Amino acid sequence: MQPSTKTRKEQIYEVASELFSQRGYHATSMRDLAARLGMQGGSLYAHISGKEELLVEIVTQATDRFDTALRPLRTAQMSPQDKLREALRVHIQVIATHLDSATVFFHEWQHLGPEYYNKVAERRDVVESFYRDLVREGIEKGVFRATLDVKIAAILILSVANWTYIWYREGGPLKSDDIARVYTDMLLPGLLAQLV
Amino acid sequence: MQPSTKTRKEQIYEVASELFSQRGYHATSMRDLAARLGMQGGSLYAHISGKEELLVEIVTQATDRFDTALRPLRTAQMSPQDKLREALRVHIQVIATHLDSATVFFHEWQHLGPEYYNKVAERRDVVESFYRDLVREGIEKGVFRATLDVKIAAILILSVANWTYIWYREGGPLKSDDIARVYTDMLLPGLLAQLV
DNA sequence: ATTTGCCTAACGGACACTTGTTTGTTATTC
DNA sequence: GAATAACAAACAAGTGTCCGTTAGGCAAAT
Repeated sequence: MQPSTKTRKEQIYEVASELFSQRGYHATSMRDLAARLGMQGGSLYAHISGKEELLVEIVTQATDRFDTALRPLRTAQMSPQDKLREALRVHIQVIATHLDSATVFFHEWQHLGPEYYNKVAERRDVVESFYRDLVREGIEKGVFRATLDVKIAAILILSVANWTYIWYREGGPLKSDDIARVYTDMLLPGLLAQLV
Repeated sequence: MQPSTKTRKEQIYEVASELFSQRGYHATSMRDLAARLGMQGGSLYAHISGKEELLVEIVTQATDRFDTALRPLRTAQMSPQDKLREALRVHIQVIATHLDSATVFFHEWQHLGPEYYNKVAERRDVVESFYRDLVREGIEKGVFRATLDVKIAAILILSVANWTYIWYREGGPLKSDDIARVYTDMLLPGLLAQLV
């Protein structure tokens, strides 16, 4: 019988992620967090070094997930349209399955101290450049329109994927795979080169 | 000679909007705000009733702007595609010209107390329903695809428009009108009914 | 089986500081 | 002089963190 119980530290990150997402980082006190875990505020320090550690970790996990999901696609042998479909699918899935930490990431990363701010800014660039490269590749292969503004097209795709954190809720009519499919079907006509 | 100086209250809202946008509502103290205005923290209360008033006002102004911009388009006699183009243009323009309050709105509205939360939630629904109606109208007129999922199409459009607050910066290469045009050109092929 | 010792986690309280707000006083403007 | 805006100080409550104490779990020894 494998123990399925999370470590205390894992519990702390999870509940912190939830509270930070709902209330905001600064509006969540360590006493609130501890109470939600059934302990006193000072006890958290047996497991973590401080409040900022929580934010750093949550944001880092979020960016790791995006990176992990998209990275394999960089070198995948796929058509640009299939790659777009798959990228949207995994991207939206990351958000859907970790809504709290995605929300914390989108709202709070800029509030990190200088050291972490720069690291996270770099990782955001990596995701953005993934989509730019995807669009660029599509153009070079003659699949996407040569007239596309690579940066704007990438931003448009990223907008659609990221805004999911605002409206998606588990239990709704659409699964993340479905959303990605519908989105891809709507975006592709505006990306694909004319077949005249 | 007309006085061009803003009232103290207007200054307070403006600086609050800026600081709340940069740091977050809860991470901005009234003393910080006052210092930025060249006065002491307690002096703010000669002009406003309290901190929440600031947030309420900033968020309310933001939603008012979206409403004011989009409302005339509800009854405008335009083709669906032109209406989409114009809606995106004014929507993005609101964000571009009031980046701080748009950011505060998107990040902080959920932190309002119950009374205002519900009011703002309603106003968000109004904007969302504007885009749903636009898509529905396009379908009914046979201009947009009958197979479109009205809700998802509306959300997709809204994603694109709203995410502008993340990446748009004044002084960049693209004006909000240009962005709207490029976006519309990219979105329309995925919306328009086939012309076979 | 019981006892002992060690370690870790949590308690309970405290510290130094911050926060939103209030209030009496002072300064400025009309 | 009156009204308003700003100052300066204070209040009560809250905040992140620290720290001595207690409690519980576990392993080893008897």
